[in-house]
Amino acid sequence: MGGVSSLVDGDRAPSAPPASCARVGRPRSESAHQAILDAALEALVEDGYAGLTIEGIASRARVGKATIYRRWASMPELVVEALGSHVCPDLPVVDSGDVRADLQQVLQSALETMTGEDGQLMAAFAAEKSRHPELRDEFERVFVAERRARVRQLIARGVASGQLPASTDVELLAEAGFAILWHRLSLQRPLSPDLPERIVRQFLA
Amino acid sequence: MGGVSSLVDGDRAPSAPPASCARVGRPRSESAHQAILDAALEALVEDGYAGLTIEGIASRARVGKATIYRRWASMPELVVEALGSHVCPDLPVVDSGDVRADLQQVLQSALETMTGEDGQLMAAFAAEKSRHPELRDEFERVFVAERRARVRQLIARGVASGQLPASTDVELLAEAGFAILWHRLSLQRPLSPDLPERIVRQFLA
Amino acid sequence: MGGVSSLVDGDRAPSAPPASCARVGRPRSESAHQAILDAALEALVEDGYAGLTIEGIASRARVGKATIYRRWASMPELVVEALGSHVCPDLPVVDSGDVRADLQQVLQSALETMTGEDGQLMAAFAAEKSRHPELRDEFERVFVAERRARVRQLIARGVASGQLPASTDVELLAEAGFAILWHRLSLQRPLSPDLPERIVRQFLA
Amino acid sequence: MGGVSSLVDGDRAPSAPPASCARVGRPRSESAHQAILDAALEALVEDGYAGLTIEGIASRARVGKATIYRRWASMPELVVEALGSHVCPDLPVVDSGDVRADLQQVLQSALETMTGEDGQLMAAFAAEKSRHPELRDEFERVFVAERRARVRQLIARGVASGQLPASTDVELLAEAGFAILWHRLSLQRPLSPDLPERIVRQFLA
DNA sequence: GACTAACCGAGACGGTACGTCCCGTCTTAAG
DNA sequence: CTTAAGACGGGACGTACCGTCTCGGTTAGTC
Repeated sequence: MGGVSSLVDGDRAPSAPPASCARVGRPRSESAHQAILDAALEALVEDGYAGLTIEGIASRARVGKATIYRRWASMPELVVEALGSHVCPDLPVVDSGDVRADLQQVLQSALETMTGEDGQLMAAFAAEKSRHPELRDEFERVFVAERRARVRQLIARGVASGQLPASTDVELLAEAGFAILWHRLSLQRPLSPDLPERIVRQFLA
Repeated sequence: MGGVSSLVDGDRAPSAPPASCARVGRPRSESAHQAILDAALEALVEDGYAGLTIEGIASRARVGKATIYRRWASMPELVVEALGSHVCPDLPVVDSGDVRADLQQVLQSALETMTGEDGQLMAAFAAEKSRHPELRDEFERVFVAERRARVRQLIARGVASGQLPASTDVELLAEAGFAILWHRLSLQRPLSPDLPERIVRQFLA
Repeated sequence: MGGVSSLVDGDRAPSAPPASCARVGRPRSESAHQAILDAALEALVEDGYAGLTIEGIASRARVGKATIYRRWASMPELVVEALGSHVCPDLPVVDSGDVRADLQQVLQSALETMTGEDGQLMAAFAAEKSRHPELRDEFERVFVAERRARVRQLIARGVASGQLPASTDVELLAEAGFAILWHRLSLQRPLSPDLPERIVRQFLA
Repeated sequence: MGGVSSLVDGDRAPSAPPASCARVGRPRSESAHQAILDAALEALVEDGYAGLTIEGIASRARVGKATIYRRWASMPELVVEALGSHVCPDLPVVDSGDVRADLQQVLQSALETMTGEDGQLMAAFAAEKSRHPELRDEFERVFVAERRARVRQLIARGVASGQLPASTDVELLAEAGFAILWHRLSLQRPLSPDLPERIVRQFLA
């Protein structure tokens, strides 16, 4: 869905200057834009979301404060775009036919993301998302949506192929694995590497 | 001066006015203490954690700032105690013998807490806990620990009584229900009232 | 490159569009030039010198900032020209033969200028002149020089004709009247209309 | 005049905190106060009035900006007090009986002030006073009032003693000398040392 | 008629200072 | 010794202008 047509005019991209059509005046610097996003991500990882300051990001990016305020109305909006620009790690396409093995592999990759470099980012970010709906949505988009869609599909296939019972609550099962990992991450309880295996064994027996 | 005796026991023990040795001088005002905690909770619900300021709480509680700093070393510590003082709703003791019914009831009560008045508090609070370990622990204690312990016990009994297979991963299963509810809350996806039922049906089939 | 010829005469000579050598390209807009000067004077009267901003003048004149910076190197230079373009009120040529009557008339006209519309301008301007020598000189030229020269001449004639004693300190006497008016204006003490008469009576008795 | 009664409660002194009676809270630091005034005078002499910045003064005085804003609502008010705290040079009490000699001496001392260290201060200051009535008044008080009062008295005595004609316009004559000096200073024309003598000779012949 | 060079408006650029708010500490008089 | 009040030095906020720098689009004079 989504539809291509909605993308014909990308004028609503967060950082589009005003809204008009004819562009006049000096165009916004693409390099400054990127430098700001980079600086923001850098600072986010280093100091956490609460440690972010506009002045800090500006000086890190060697940019005037106004250049930031011109583009984003608030810190969360900036962080949203910074995260959006962050390359989402390509997920390995897994479809071996074995639902359990595939799911375990997806969970494994998610767990690696969480314990790896992006984990800090997710944690720093997560702290804020309950406060800012747009942050939550972006978080969803960047870190969650893709994976959940795949898992849901995976499980649906498992049901179709008879590997899982027809009575399976697809949505719930697809959610469970991530929910547990997220629960552990956000309570900072141990994210032991055998979790994916245990999850698969327990819930897809 | 100062006196050694006053150092026998760390004088800054959070909010422990009547320390070991005999105190002299004006005793700390109990009413101020409570007013601060109330003001903090009030502000927490109204503005979220990020909107809290010591000055705001002080003026809300009609108290000097020093009166706060004298008792707590930092905002999180204050919030921890404010939350701690928040009456944790008594959980109905459920042990009907039917594991599935009991678990569903516990989840039901948890869901009600989340969608009810405390939900806001949990959300506001959760946003911060990843940043402050002591907050996380307190959150755990106030909102999670008791319930999880009971659920774990419940499930263990179910395994013992043969209602659940011996191969059950007790810890994981006890965690799953809350994890899903929490996942929904923190991503602000719909916390539909049939979730407890669906969870029990799917995972304790 | 650049061309030596273009440097023969300082290209930045204040507001000298048609410099020495043959110019090519679009000529500077005369209407923009005038709009800027008008806007500057307008703003000067409205907000005082300290309230002037290049951006404000530019937008008032519906002109780009660069169009201003292309012509003047600094705010004072712009103001100097704005004032210069300001029509200096024609002085009535007075030479009735009666030194006292003539001087009184000149002072009267000066006083009227000061209390009238130009007074604001003088005051706004005067505030700055001690800081910017070129402003001071322009002020001198526009508001003072002509009148002082005439008065000096008047008094010299008076001495020559015997109406004033031969021992008269012409320079000092010519200065005194204006000095008193200026003193009053700049201390904002009352500029009462009988001052010229009193001055003449006291100092040209 | 003035009256002692009006000084019973000096609460209106420019930097009096709010307006109430009972003083509570930490009192304002006298040393910070003085450091700010000193820094302001220093900066005023060094950079001129236009070069003053609150941040600059604050850092020069090693003081937080708020400590300045708490005391003065605006830069001019601060400068007014800084100048007020500046020791006004003691005027030599002159009353030899010879009006001309006395006046010349007063003018001489004024001229010395203007050409000396305080001259810079006066000039820097004068530039601003036409814009800010309170500055003007303070300027008047610090640099002008005392001297003018004495001169007026001097001349009045001269009239009484018959040294000056009974028809003398005391106010005007008292004003003339200073007006000329000020005129010269503010137009930055030469303040030659023989001016007092010339003035006395011309106007008190 | 095409080219060229300087102009035009608009507005973004890296900066600096503004005046406000809050931090966590301190210093008072009053209890 | 605590209390309410509030000043302290510090630092970030978001805004307004500074003087400079691109943009796309005129507007002459010269080839």
